[in-house]
Amino acid sequence: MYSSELIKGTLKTIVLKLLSQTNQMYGYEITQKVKELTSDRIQITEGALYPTLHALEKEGFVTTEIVNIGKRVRKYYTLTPKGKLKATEKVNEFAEFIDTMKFMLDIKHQIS
Amino acid sequence: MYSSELIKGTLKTIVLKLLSQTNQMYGYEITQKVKELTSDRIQITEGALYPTLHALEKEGFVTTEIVNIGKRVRKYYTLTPKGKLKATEKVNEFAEFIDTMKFMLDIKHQIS
DNA sequence: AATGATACATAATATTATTATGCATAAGAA
DNA sequence: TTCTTATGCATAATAATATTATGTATCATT
Repeated sequence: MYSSELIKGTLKTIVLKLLSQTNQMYGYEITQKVKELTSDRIQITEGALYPTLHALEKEGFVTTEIVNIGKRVRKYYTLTPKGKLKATEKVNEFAEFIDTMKFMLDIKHQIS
Repeated sequence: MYSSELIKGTLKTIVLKLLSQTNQMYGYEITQKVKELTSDRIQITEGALYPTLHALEKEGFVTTEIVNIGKRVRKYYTLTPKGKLKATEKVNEFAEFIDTMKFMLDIKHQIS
């Protein structure tokens, strides 16, 4: 697990990117996907995720659809066209940020 | 300029790394060095920097020395041995975090 | 004389996360 | 069958960390 402050500010980027890859996801699914993709190194807490999803909806980056699974409820999130643009934007910005930080922190290149 | 939320959580790492490279720096010098190293892409605000420096001192990662330059005052910060370890730790952690994020966000390798 | 740069610092506010709590269904273990 | 864990949503209290604004003061340049 990374010290929590590193993850700060990247949550929106992560969520937007995942949605852009999978078309449609629900909150809990996002937390599990991030756990899986990062081998448990990044854990998204619900208290951070749900407010973020609500904010993305309010900003018009996602639309929601509520689906009943048996007696349980899932809220699916789908990117809007505006949200797709935003996803690309945020990922590109983060990629540049990484390069800047690697330079400043003198982090050497690794094959990846 | 990067959207501010990206920088969040990296300030301590940046400061510790710069101090580990330069032995001794004062606050204003740090802001200028970061501006210079990042070609103005990262701007450290004083309201963020000074509390961080004070925190580092409180935690025993830096010691301070006040130097008079004419009638003006500079407060120089120097890493303690504990601070040097911490600097390495933080940079390594950030490097790993970058790799994890690159994988998750599907950011392709660039020569750097 | 005024402006911008240098140099420190803190207070008010905003943002974003953690932690705790709450509700409810479903599945599996004891 | 009862208890625990997992699934699934959500919000409130709190904490951490940053922005923005303000304050003080010196020094150099226009």
